[in-house]
Amino acid sequence: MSDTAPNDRATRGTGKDRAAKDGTPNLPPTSWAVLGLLSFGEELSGYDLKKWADWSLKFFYWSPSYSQIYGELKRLERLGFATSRVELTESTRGKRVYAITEEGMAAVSRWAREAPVEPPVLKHGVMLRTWLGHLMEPARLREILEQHGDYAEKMSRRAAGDAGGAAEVAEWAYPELVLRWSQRYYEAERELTRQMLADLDELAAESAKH
Amino acid sequence: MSDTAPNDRATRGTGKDRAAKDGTPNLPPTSWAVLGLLSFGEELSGYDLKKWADWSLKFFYWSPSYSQIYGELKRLERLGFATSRVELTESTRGKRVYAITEEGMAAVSRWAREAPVEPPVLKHGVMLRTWLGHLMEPARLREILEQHGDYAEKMSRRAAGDAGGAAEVAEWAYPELVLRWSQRYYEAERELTRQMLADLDELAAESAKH
DNA sequence: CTCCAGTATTCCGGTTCGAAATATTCCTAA
DNA sequence: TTAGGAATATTTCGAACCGGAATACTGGAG
Repeated sequence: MSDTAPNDRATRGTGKDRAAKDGTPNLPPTSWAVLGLLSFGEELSGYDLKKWADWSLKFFYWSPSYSQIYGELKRLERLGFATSRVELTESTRGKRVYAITEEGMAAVSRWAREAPVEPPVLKHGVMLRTWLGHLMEPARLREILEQHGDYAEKMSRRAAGDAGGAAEVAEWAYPELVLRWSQRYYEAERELTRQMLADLDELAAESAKH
Repeated sequence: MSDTAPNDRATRGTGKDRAAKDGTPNLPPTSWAVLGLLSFGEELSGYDLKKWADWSLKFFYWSPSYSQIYGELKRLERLGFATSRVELTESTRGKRVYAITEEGMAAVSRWAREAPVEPPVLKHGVMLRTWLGHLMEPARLREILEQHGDYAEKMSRRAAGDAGGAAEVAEWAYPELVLRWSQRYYEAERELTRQMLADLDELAAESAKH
């Protein structure tokens, strides 16, 4: 334990994206996500990437800000994982489009295969507020949970819709799978919320009984 | 739309934790979480708070870093939402313990009741890698998912255990409810993972059929 | 008596986020 | 027909977030 921890610093890029022994630098997951987006082979601008992410990654990963995307693209290019050129279609102002390189492809692949399996990050504001239930009237808490349930239902339906869209393209078999997973995930979230409301009823009945 | 957005800046503390009309400043959720921890009435040090959070908030919200906790405590004190004193138990070096004030209590309560209901944040690295399934061998993806399933199972069991602990204290009725929710959440996560493995099988069968 | 684990807090640098600022083109409805 | 809004495209900024190292003291085990 104490022989692996101390020099951990050396593998995490304190300075400039240090590469590990196998040549894959230790980038934050966000970088891999952007590179992953590019790994489907199309040339995309930062703007495109953002929409693309909002369309599919949003359900289970994140909805990146432009600042992040553009920043990552610059880093990926610096590392040789992507190349860019300015595209000047007739009349429209130029935009910079990025494409993944072979090294980039090798690096994401290695990351996908070899990165340690990490627990998902969940920040559930609604549950935090439920946890603080003693600070509000039960009726208000109920409202909040109902609103959350509606949200979950909406997301489930959207994921289902987007999964349908992905089904049309053979290359999107895995994205489709994950969108179906997302659909079920939000369905489960809804069910969990219902269950919480039921538990709340029970708690109220309990304390009414004195 | 254009009459509410522009001065949005004024309500988000660009500078120094500006208070809204009702006197509740617009703090990041992290602050409310720390104040929420204190709202159960005990005097706690930053160190205590960290352990407390790791014990219960971890499952559905977050596991804060010390730097965050200590920083938030200072801010809360500055805002008058908490007070602190140095406790000098015999022989042991002093530690600073914090207690919530009445204004603090009023502020968290208002936040819990009135803050807009926001969607949970999920960053699911395993699903991101599944989404990139075309970059690795199906067998490897399967391994990753199985490992994740084990993690979900472990978390479910832990949440169940902690919920049992919370059941012994009457004041922890809501935390207990949320821990039960967590238990089911991780159970669902496990089931979702199983389902994903099944879908993967199907996909393999499909493409084998050519 | 030394070393290790636990308590307690601070410091640092990189990551992440959200929204504003900027600028250009395209569409559309008064 | 022209003002204006929507979409495209990118940059900038400040704050929030995160993890780990650094520091320092104390108590117990061998």
